[in-house]
Amino acid sequence: MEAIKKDKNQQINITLPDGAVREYTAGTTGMEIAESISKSLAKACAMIEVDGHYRDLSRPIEKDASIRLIKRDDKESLEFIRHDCAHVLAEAVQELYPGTQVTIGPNIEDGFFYDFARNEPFTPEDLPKIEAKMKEIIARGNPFVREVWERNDAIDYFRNKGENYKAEIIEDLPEDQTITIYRQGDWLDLCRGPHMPTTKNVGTAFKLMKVAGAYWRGDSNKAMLTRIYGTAWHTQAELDEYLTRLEEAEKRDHRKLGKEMNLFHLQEEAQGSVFWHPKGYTIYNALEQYVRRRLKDDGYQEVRTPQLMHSKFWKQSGHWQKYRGDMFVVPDCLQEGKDDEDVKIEKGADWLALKPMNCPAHVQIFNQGIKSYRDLPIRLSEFGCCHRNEAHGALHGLLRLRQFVQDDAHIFCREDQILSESIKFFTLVQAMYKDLGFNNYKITFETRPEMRVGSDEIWDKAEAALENALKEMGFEYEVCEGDGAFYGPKVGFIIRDAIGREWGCGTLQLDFNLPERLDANYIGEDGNRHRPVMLHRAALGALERFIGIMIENYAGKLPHWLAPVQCVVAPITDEASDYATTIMETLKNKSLRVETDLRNEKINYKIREHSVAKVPYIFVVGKREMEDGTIAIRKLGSQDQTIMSVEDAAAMLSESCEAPY
RNA sequence: GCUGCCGUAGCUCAGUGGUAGAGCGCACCCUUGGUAAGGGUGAGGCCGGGAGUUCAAUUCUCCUCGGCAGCACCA
Repeated sequence: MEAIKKDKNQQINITLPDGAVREYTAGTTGMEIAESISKSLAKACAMIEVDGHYRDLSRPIEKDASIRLIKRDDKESLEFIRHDCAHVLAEAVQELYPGTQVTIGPNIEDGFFYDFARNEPFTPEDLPKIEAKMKEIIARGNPFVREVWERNDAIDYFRNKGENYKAEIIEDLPEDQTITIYRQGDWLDLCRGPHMPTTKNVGTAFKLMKVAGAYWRGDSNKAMLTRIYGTAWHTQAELDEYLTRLEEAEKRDHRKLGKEMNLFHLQEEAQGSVFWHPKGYTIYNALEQYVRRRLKDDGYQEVRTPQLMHSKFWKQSGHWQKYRGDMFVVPDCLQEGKDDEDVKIEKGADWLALKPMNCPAHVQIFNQGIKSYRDLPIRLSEFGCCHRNEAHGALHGLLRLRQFVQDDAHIFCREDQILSESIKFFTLVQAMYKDLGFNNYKITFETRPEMRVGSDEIWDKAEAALENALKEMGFEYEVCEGDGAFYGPKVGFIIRDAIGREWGCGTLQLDFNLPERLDANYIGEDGNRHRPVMLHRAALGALERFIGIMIENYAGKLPHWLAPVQCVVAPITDEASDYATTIMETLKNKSLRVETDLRNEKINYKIREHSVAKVPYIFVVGKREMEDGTIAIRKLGSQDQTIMSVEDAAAMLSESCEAPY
């Protein structure tokens, strides 16, 4: 136990945020300071910041310090509310389910979780019971009491209690680490703290969200624990807002919208591969053609390389050794037999693999003929279909597939061109994201990992060139030390969508490894052979994935140039059907995607249906329009109607549906 | 791949130890209606697959496949 002694003779100076300095006896607690200022402040206080560090209000302050009192209502106390809530959750679980071991319970975005070890996992039905118990514990309002324990005492205590995970955590803590325990009533937990004064401060604006499995220490070879996710907020209003946000996100789910809008489907016979329906494939094509225009104008040459290649090729590239298990491999022989069991594969048959990526094939194209330094940079792009045998549990709609197409390209250049090529690519990505409506993205710079190829000298140069390019662009970026690929440093573009979720999309990766392995070279100015540097790059990543993100970002209301149907011409009575058809033909001749709706339905019905289908424009025509040669235009999301001549309407629609590039 | 939950009509979902229901959609008929659902009639299901318990299984049990959530993975 930490001795708390107040030395009556020693005074300390406490500086408040406004600069005022007050004198207190050494050993005065944060709470006592708050009380000395005002009773109501003390009541509202949740935490104290002492010289820039959060501390429990109950801890004595021994020397001069600058402090700041933090109220429960302050924004920054949310993290304490959540963490305290996790402790309450753990206590509730152990009260209700004796024998359950506690492990860890950190905060995460929008909430917290706690991992438990229990023979029988929790089910969603357990959550209301646990919540009720939590409310009880919060109502008890037991103070959080901090205690400092001897390391071995702590290990013994938890071991004896059967809390083997906690004991293991303490054993793994550095020798000089102070072991602190937080007690709330009869229950206690190992915790670094700090905590708010009592469990009552957690409040009631919390909710347990879901249960799930999670590996101990995030290691799939270790035991699977059961994790309970929860969320907690300052007020019920904030909690409600959060829950509404989740509902909104659910409505935007691209799998749901994809079905509703008849864009694509997935089925079990082709797990992880998309069946694009006509409407969905219209989006896909429009996007691909946009990228194609962009790349062509940026000096890329499009190529197409084989789908199936021999294993020796993948062995040479190094993929076989590293990714054999994740590749789709087929024997290169005629297979005897009709049923699965009968199929005989010729012994010693060669193996072919479906390509998991395009890069080694691009090196083959580069390697044809002799390249001069004057030929560089060479930029080869390919909308190549790649297959990766992703784990079943990883598959997720369009966002994680086994078969996908990236807007992939590889740039072969000299070392002295890395900077300019990087800048060129960054400029392109920036322009493309702007075109596609993503103005909110973050950039990561990932540096050399421990396991890597290439000399430190090359890494120094490569990292410097990439980072310089980022700086020249004026980008703000987050440095992720050691996260780079084994073959070179990486830059990642992570898009933030309309509801704040993040998706890794674009990437630029320097590669010193593959040109070496596949013996790519060019003749330099000096007449000698040199290794080109290879830049792997994608702006959107997998097109399928990007479309999924766009659907969610736009909640299905895609930019007009991508909308599968840009306009529906809907007659009010069948008297106007011919007129509607004529208009459709006129618009189709302008390469617009237009349909008519000649069904025997009321105009209300048609409006509703096409609005729900998120068609950007409905051109309504009745007797009046037919006589005047006009159209009544209704734009998606608006109740108004605008009357225009057919000519003006066609011009308006053309302009509105024009691609950004 | 791991843990948990789920699998009933084209879609969304209800339901029962005695072989099944709703709404939407679809087909046909009536209706020709001016900006977010007009009315009627009808068709449509091996209750994911296999095995077991039972006189009887869509319902209970086990296995398997698939979906979902999370974890792990993501060249």
